[in-house]
Amino acid sequence: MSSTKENDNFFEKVYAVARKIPYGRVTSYGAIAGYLGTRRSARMVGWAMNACNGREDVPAHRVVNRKGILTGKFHFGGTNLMQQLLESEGVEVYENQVVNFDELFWDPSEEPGDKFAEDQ
DNA sequence: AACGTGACAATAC
DNA sequence: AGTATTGCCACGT
Repeated sequence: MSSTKENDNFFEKVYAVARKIPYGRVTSYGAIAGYLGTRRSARMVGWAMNACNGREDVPAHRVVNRKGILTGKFHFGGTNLMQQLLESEGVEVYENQVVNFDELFWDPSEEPGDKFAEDQ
């Protein structure tokens, strides 16, 4: 106990967003960072993911870098587990890179709640 | 307490 | 255009 961390604000936010990533969809670190107000600190998002290594609640495999590359696939056990998970969700992955990343890209700002407008 | 690290991204040249 | 460097901020040692 000691310490007043209660919750890792920053990390919790990252987890919260990552948890909101829809099935079959992917997002980038910068998108999450930007949503948190720290676009330049995309590294921290990845760092937060590092701590998420053990939290099944955080689909880190749906988080890729700006190029749609599975940068942290090595952190999933060093295997293609991350790619397998994405493919299992219908996400095409080729050479550790997400295909149609532009279409599969999901922005936290688009977080549904009352809108279906996709082509707006 | 300080230094180094880190799953990125943007800017500069 | 691609390549190189800096910025960022918190965690780990």
